Amino acid sequence: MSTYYCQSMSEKLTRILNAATTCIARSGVRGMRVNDVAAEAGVSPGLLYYHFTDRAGLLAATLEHINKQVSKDDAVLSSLGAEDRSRHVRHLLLDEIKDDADVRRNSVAWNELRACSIFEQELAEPLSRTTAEWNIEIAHAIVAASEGTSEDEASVTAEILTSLVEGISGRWLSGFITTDHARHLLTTAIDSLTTTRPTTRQEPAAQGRGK
Amino acid sequence: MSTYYCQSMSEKLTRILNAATTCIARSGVRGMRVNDVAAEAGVSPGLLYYHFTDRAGLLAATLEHINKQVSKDDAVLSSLGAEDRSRHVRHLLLDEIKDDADVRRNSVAWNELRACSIFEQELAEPLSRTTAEWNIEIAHAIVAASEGTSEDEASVTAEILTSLVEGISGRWLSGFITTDHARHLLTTAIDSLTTTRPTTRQEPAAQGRGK
DNA sequence: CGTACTTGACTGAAAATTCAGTCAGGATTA
DNA sequence: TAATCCTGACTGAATTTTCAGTCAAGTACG
Repeated sequence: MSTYYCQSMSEKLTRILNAATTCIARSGVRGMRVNDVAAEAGVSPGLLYYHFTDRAGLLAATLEHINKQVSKDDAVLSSLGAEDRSRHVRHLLLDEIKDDADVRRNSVAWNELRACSIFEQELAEPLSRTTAEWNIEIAHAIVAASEGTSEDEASVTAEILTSLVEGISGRWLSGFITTDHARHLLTTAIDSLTTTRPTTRQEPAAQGRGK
Repeated sequence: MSTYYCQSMSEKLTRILNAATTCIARSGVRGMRVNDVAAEAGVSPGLLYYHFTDRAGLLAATLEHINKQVSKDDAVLSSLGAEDRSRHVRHLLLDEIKDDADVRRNSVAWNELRACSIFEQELAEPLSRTTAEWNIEIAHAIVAASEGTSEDEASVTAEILTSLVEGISGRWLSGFITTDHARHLLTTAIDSLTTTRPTTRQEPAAQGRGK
């Protein structure tokens, strides 16, 4: 019902994009069947070709849609106390792994897209952009949390942590480890990697990593 | 010539399994075409169905084959000096990411299998077994390298590191980061995670940790 | 009326799977 | 020894299945 075509996005469009995301989460990018998406969205297959010219178009639109979902979680980091800032990094990362249908759905889709991008480089570009943004976000949070950390160091740490989230997510999603265990591993790693980064005492004979 | 069926594995069987691995590395599990595997192996499509009942059977056998390839890299850790032991962990992990056709091929195939196991749980079981073995191997190496580390701690660290390898591999394989950068990230993380963690040993009030 | 939107049966190409048949070489018999 | 039968790995053309993509025919709204 209703027709706001030009305006934002008709309800059916949204339904289709959500259906596609669900299908991708259910059986992967390569397992996504156009007919299944149509059925899931409760529309006819032809409609998908009317709006998105072909399967690739639907996929591209869905990718963008997922990207938007994922990156809209950007949080406001200003107006946080020192204690909170330290916890900010942790929350930002831990939020990617929890027992929440939407989080899991997006995570599966994201995981799939990354796996597919190895074989189809047209997927790689938007993906790498979003990944880079994520890294920057985390790096900022790290700098904000501990003042002794340089931008470069924070950047490397952020890359490590976001990669780790993806690695742990893989095992979590395939049911090899529980949500709690995944979060435990992540927490441990965050603690270890974000404290005493540079030449802070600790081992005396530390190799001079300060760069 | 000759018929050693019972013995080890006929040459054609091996050829088929290797061909399948190559095809998977080239275009993914879902992109693997039975006819392409046959062509790659230089046999007829029918032979694949003669040996493995169907596509799924071929896939399962190939998974096992890849698993074997991957886990046969188990190294001997005895007879290493203290210095070498410390380096052992590093090598064990860094060997997963390097500019070598075979390493990359196996890595791509492994990555694919992990991604697919999210959707097809029959793939998950052998995969999780191999992953567990890998964790144990790394955990042993960690314990051997630093005596103050408990089994439990080493186990957690190993899980973090192997997850990290998988996460970094994903970005490396899709061309988002270079081999050198991937190795740099991994090295940094290993150093940070394997140098005496404060928590257990009662280091004299060394915990300047924010928390 | 016309324009935007929607349908679902249909098409064709690509891929999986089948199957009737070939062939090499090992056993059995005389 | 040789003639015969058997077995089972192997072939590749034929068949079946699966899907992305098309299209003629609506519906609803202005």
